[in-house]
Amino acid sequence: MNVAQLPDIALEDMAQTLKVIAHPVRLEILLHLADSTKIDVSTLCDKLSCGCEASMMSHHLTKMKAHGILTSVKEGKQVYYQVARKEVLSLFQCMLKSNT
Amino acid sequence: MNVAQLPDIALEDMAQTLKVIAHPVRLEILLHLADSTKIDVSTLCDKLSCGCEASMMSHHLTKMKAHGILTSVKEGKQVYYQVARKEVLSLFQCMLKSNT
DNA sequence: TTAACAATTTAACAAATGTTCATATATTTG
DNA sequence: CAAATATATGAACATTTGTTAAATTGTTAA
Repeated sequence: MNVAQLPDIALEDMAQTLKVIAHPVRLEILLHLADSTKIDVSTLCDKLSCGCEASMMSHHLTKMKAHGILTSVKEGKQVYYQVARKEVLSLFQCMLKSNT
Repeated sequence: MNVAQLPDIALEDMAQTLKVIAHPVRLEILLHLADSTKIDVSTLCDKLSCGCEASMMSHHLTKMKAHGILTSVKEGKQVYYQVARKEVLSLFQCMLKSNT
């Protein structure tokens, strides 16, 4: 790997993105969103093993949306979230390798 | 990409690692360490564009060392740092793709 | 060997950010 | 409209960040 020759990266932006993702609950959210094209807040609460309250789930989702990682669509009572930057999911592959 | 079929990942660990890396100065440190096999604190301060004081640099290096991302060797007056988990460097490739 | 210097680390603190729990604001349905 | 449900917001608490100053460790030379 020759990281030296990578073009200029906006380190600030990269750090910001990583920071937003660097939380166990938010990682789990991303993992679930990787499959289902979209999912609403309550369903996420039920499906995730983190035992997250809806209020906290909303916080996490809002944060990721604010950073352009997720988008949301309102349909009836629910707000459905989905991954906007699919590429960030490749981080799981990366990290998987680096943890073995 | 089928993230769903990834084996169980320790999300806590992954989040922890990402969190430690998710800082512009620490990213720049990793980029520099990617090339040079080892480098000492003062030299890092000189070479990085972040204008970091030695004390702050030491903080960042210590933090990454504490999480096993770096190792250090003392030689005379200087302490040389190098990357212990080379795989984390692949994050740059990942993020590069996701930022274009 | 001790004094003076140089490189790095630690300590102490204020400011900024992040996390979490409790509460409030919609929105839908009867 | 009122009750029930879904989501968002607010505010307390915890963590992180960056600064300055002091302490530690190693080197050199009188």
